[in-house]
Amino acid sequence: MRQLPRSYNHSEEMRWYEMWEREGYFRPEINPEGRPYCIVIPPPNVTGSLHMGHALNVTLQDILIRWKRMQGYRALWLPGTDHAGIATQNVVEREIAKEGLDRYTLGREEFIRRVWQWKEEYGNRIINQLKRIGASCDWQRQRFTLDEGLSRAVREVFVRLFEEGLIYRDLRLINWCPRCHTALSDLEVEHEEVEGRLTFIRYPFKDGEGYVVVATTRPETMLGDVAVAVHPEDPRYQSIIGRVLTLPLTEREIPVIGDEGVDPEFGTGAVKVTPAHDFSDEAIAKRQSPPLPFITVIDENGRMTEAAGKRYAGLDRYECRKRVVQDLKELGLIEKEQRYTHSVGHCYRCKTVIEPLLTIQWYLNVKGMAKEAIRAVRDGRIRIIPEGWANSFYAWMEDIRDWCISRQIWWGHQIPVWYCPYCKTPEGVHQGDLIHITFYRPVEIDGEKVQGGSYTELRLRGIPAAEIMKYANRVRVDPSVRPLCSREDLQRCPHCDSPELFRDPDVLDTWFSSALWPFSTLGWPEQTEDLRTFYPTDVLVTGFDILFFWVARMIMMGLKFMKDVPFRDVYIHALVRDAEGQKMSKSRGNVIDPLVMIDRYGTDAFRFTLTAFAAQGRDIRFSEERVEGYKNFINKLWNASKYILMNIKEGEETEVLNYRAWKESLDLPGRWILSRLNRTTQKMHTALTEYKFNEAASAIYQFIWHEFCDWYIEFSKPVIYSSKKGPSPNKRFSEGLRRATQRCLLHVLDVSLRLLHPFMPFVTEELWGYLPGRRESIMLAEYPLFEEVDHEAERRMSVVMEAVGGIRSVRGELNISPSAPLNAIIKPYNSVTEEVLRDNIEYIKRLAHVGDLTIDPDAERSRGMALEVRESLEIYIPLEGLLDVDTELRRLEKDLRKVEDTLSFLDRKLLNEDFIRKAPKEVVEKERMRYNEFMQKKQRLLDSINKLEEVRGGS
RNA sequence: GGGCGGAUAGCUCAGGUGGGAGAGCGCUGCCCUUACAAGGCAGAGGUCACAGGUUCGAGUCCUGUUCCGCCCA
Repeated sequence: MRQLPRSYNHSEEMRWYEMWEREGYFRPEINPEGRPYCIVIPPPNVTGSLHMGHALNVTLQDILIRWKRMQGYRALWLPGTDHAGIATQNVVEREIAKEGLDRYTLGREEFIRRVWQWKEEYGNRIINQLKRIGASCDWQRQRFTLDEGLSRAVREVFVRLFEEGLIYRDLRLINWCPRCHTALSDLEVEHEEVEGRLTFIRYPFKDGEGYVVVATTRPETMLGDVAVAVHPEDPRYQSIIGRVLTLPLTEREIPVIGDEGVDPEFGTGAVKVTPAHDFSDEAIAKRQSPPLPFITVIDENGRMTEAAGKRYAGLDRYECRKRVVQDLKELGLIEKEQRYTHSVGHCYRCKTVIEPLLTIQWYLNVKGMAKEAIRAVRDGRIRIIPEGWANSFYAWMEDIRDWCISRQIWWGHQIPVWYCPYCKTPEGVHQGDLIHITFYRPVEIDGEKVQGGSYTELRLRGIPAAEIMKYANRVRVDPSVRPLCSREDLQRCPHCDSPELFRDPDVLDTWFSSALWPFSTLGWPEQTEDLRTFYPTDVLVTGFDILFFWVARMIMMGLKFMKDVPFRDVYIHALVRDAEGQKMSKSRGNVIDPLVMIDRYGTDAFRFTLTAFAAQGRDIRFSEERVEGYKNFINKLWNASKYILMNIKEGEETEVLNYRAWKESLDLPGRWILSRLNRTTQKMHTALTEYKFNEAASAIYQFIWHEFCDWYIEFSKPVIYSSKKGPSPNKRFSEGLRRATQRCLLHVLDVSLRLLHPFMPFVTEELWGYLPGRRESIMLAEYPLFEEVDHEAERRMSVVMEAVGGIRSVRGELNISPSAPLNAIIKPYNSVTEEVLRDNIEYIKRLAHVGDLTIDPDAERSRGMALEVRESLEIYIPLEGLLDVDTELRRLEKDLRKVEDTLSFLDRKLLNEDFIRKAPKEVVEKERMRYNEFMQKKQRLLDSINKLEEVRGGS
């Protein structure tokens, strides 16, 4: 028979992976007749590298897909990456900065070429890392959010939404990242508690004495103040509404206004109003009639504008804050400053504090789609697991705001909208006059430096259209300019036939393309075979952090464009934290690299650890010790396999494994392990169906180690070795039983490996290859099915285990070495127990290391015997001079105390008339029986203790 | 401020629909018994955060409190 190497070598895992991929096992075509089952991967960021979150996410999906594939489904796990607009652009900009370049010097086209180049070179890193985890994705179907097909899908969706009027442009306050130079959606802003300062500033009245004190965390924005607002019912301030203040540091006169939105509790109850730099102030400004003006004092770089006044223009906003406070102090206008903790928005990519800015952006009206999405979840077409998350989903969807989809970067899907500078607006204005461009650096024309200007102006100065595009940094297209949206790139204006069009420079939010992922990756807008077969997909596995970013948007887009949900189930898994429960982050320095874990312990052990930790609704505290523990489990499995394989006799390995035939020849332990195996199969099935990954993992672990290895393999040894030459060959076991047992061992190993394969793909594949018979790959083997539980075998086996356990317990507690010879007498309490004991006497002797074993229902304990009382039997062990009376007494008294505790508990219960009257009959009956059993046990223990005490007293 | 989750053995965590609590690691003792010392056998260890309530009976259901974490504003 083939000999297994001494131990499992996990460094060869990838050999199996390459074989699987080469043979096409990851493709759904491997099961052409099966029902479709499909998962689309949450596309990792191309710039990304594998972290714990990916590792968990991918492991769970791989378990599901391998499980379904083994069940015969036409299983497709569709992989890919997303282009991560801002992140990728940042990476490449840093890259070219090393060459002293920036994107403007390269120009848009060249820059994008460089990003593609970067993507070709490094974009596969994360994909290769996914392979190390064992991810059985169909790599031939791999997609990228910016590939040709997905770009077509994005274009189609944009145009259709535009035509329906759901996509529009608007001038309003948005979240702006002064470092990434782009707008961000509400979701891309992370709010964080920050220790700041609340500054109280005096705003003097224009006429007469006195002032109003306002409190602010951002003193620099006062330069853009247009009013001070108070609550209209605030008795402190009612009388001053309508009066005029002189805004310090500027010459501006601003009114005191009343607004319901002001919180009288905050600060002094009077708040400064800066509509151009604060969202709630914007709301106040818009509520006034006429609306208050917007004065932008901070620009796209976070620097103060001309409107902030000469003294401050050009200063960074934080520099300006210091100077403003200093200046006010000198004027005696600072009342006080106090420490103040408040929530500040940060860019989720670069953590820069965001600046609310007044800009024109593209928005998607999502209200209608959100309603549909809510309905889909409410009526169960989509299940969110664990369901607790459904509430968050509803809450967010119910007051969803329109989605800002434009980004002022270059890497992404450029918005398919053109403007004609030569057409006129309905008011008769040349549109070219309404397109305003700022160059990234001055362009020299006839020795004159031009900073920018209107499109018309720039053209008239002789700058070619292509140059304008090339040097454009900021572009502001007035909302009155008519957008021309098209599926095909426009060459000419459809209205005036001008060949010179100006394309909107913005690109779409990356999540816009991710939202189409479940159908765009399957070929939409073409009606492909894959789309027909695999949409809707079956389950989406993801972390809760992108429930809104991504999941919600996929549901909206799926319902809108496919008229059906994108997936039936959403399984939301935990966040992986460090052992102290802290979120892993580079700045904390507590990041555990999955690849390091894999190198150290192997993929299987690592995957199993993540799975065992993945209880629903709970975060994972990762601990390396657990990985080590599961590595030991692999070793255990390996050695058990080694034992089983090395005992196959010459010629037996090719025999057909006819389950029915040998099953009939098995004795009790064999029937028992088959029953336990079936229970495990059933547990695994239930757990996986309910996405209870940790329960599945623990079921197979428990079975393999503590039932198969600890018990059955030990039971098999006397049988397997019975015909071998050895110290004490045991002739009581027949050759027929030996063969049946050997087959049973192989069968249980085979089934266990298959059950375990989705969790530990590599070691199971390797061991599977050693099993007799021709086998291609465990990946293609059938996932085990539940058959039946043998209750009788389980009942009888528990008697045998009681006998073995009882003897071992005496040995252990009296510290008798396992090698010391021992005899035992077992007294069964009834005839069935007696029969079972007699049938299995050889097993008991062997497993309990007993020489002579007597089964005698009339046995009585005599002097020098240790006693052990169990449920169905009691055990006497003659110890001759070995028995230390005091030790034995202590042992029995300990047991007695436990019995008495239980008895007093049961006694109280049974004396309670309410319990007898009201509790179900079965429960009362059960407790009565337990009471009687424990009373007997107590009596036996007492007898023994008394005898022992006599002995002690007499000696 | 609103919402969600957690508090169970020294540590990390399991515990459908109420009937005296389990695992892994760690700890203690005895063992290299021909698969495995990365192991075997036997043990010790818990007021189930706190206070009320419902119930014959609460880790489990209800109310409140404390502490911790997360999401949203």
